[in-house]
Amino acid sequence: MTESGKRVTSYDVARVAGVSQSAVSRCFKPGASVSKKMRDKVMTVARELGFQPNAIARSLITRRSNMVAVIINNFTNLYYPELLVQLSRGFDRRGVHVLLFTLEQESDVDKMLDQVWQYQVDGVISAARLSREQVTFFEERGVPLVFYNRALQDFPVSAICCNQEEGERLLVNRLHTAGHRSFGVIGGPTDSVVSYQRTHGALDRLRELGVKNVPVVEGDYSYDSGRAAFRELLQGMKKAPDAVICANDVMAIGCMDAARHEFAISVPEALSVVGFDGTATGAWSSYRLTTIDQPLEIMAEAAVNMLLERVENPELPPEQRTFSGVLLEGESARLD
Amino acid sequence: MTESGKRVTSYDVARVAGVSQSAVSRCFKPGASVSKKMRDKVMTVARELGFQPNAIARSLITRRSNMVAVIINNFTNLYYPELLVQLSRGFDRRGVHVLLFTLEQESDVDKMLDQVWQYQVDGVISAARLSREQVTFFEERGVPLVFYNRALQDFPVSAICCNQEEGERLLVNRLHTAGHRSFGVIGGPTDSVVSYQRTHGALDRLRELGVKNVPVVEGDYSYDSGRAAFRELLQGMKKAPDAVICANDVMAIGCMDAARHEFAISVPEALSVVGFDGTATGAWSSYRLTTIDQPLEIMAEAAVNMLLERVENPELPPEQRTFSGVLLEGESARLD
DNA sequence: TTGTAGGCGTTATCAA
DNA sequence: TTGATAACGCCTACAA
Repeated sequence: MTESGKRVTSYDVARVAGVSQSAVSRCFKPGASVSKKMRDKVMTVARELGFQPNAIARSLITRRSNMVAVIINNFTNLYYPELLVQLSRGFDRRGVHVLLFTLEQESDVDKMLDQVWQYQVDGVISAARLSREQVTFFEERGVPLVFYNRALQDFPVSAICCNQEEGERLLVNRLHTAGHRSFGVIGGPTDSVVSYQRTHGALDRLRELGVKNVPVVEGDYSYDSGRAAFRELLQGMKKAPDAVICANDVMAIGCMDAARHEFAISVPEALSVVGFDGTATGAWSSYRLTTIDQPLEIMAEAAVNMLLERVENPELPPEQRTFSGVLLEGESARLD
Repeated sequence: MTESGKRVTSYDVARVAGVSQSAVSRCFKPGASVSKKMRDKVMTVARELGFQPNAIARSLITRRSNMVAVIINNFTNLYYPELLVQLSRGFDRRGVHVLLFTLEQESDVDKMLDQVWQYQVDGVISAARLSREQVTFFEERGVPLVFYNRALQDFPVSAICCNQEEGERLLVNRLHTAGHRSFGVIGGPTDSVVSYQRTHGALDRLRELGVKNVPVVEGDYSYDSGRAAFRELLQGMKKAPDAVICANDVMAIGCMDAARHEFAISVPEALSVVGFDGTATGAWSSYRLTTIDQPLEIMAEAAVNMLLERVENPELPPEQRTFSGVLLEGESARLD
């Protein structure tokens, strides 16, 4: 039995099995040239002693940590927990481990990146915004980086994205066809690129359709901000709009709740609300959101693959894969 | 500038700065004895070259990875994303990194634990069930383990728990005082200890109060299972109960939605529903759940501390800290 | 197929 | 305060 506290090394196994340390090492390397006899002997002893190769030591020599960092900053947006699970499982299946970095504030990014470098992760998936300068550090250090639903203007980076503009246009078209003529928009934080794309996707299409004077109110992707934004929206308008377009599902839910319970406006009869993401909560029958469903599993899988490809082959050029969202016709909007 | 691909080591810094490698090492160790002149010289060069100490190499010699594993299996229960964020931030603040392990199936546990050993984490927080045998491995290897809301019967382990029984008794008392007399219970999976404690906490108190024949239906903590369980509950009863007690918030939400939208039963007028957890979604105004609020931040903080204390001092005996939940009187139950 | 020996990038020990 | 030198536990030529 293992003496508690002291860890079993390949030397211990080698000694007990009466072989060399490198023999032990080889037995744990898939596809190494070892005789069956040797393998059996070593594995038996290893099991007895409870030996597990030390991944830290292995990383040091192979220069591969088999760890990737996942950076996420906005957990109040329920889309991100769902994403994290998908990413985590995708990596797990490939024997890669996830170091999680959750940001409290954007300003913490640099400190966090220092940690990322130190831990020698093989790659990074970021669902948080990084500056051009920060991205440059990744290149300098040769650490592959894949953005999730963000990108940098005029700067090539790898990214998995949902086509935000297109999705919003689908929504606007559908609402317009159904006869909605006055609109309000609840966006995310002004520094959010996703919010910019969604908001302007909607506004552009509205303008094309001849809809003018669309008020835009800023939220922060959270439920409470959706509620507050709806209040603000109403204050700024003579009468409630036909439809409110929200930059994500959670704010749409907040908006619906505010309309229904604070202002006794019935949704969808008197007001239509649409979101974006296709989160599980949006499908709950109190909401049944009309929204754009991002193909989460597919996008997460693509992100995992895109990153690991670049870990294998660092020379691969930056690539963007953009997926179309699917219009989910729920019951939060009047559609006929 | 750094040559891309090649990483900068302390030797590189030492060479350029014209000092020994160990001097460089010392400059990065807080509280080491280094002259100001030396430190300035080294740090300047380090910054120029973009040197960051390799945490992997450091871990190898110090036998401290500064990483902890967090194990979570049930992400459809929205309590867990919230917990993960709190844990992650707590560890981050202390300079400890989180390796995330999400389980798809209970059967994956052993494979996952192998990975945990290999990565030499300093400790583990588990919000998933582990067998007695698995827990024993932690002891043998001297890896501190702290359970979150689970424990093992007749086997000492460290754990942070919410007092499930007490919480349920608070709920039952409150409902009974308000005049409810017939009940239904929606539990979690039968192998879930938390579910057992919550369910039996409620049932015990009901029995004490003279309430008999309380039907119990099994769910899996998810929204859909809450809905399905409510259906099943109704089928098995002559008439709807006064109140349904659900083992967590998400199932309570599913139960409410099913009652309201499938059966046109108004909640709370005709039916009371209570949950457990105090998740953010439960507070949404479509639900305003009456529930037990687990003091999440406090419990997460306690878990972080309890684990790191044991990392510092492995001799500390197992300890359980149990926190009382707070009755949140929402509007999903008639309370007068 | 197996063993020997060197090195991965740190920290720790001990002289100087 | 500084600099050699030996670990840490593993992988990998290379030699046997």
